[in-house]
Amino acid sequence: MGSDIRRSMPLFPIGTVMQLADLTARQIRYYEEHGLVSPARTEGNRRLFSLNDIDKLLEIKDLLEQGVNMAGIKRILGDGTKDEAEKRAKKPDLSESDLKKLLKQEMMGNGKYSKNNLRAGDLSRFFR
DNA sequence: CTTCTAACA
DNA sequence: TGTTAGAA
Repeated sequence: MGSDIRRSMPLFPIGTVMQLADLTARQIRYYEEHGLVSPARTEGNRRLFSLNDIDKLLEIKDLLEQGVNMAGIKRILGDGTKDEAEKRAKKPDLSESDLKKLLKQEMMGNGKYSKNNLRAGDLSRFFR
């Protein structure tokens, strides 16, 4: 598990997470309030999410789409922290290779005159 | 301009 | 949950 530090390395601001996980800032902050995710804080008190957090957010979104409420999500994610049994029903989400591919697309100016997703500053944290 | 907190709709 | 206010 040496690459675990990469997954727990805080790197994205909430705006990036919103786009990647397809959630609103309100939702993301709300889930944090409920202890579902634990983003780090930057000097200016801004949240920095790790790949692990995004992964969890993606699970939450999945559960939400399945009609699960906060109580249910807390139960599943809260109780299944070390229990893979409950999590086995989840769909595959962002793997490190998927992320790498996705990130490369973003930084290459994916598509047209992209308004854009990621700023250079976000990605620079990957290559430190 | 982006994000933060808190509070109201 | 959306959305707003004002601040950083």
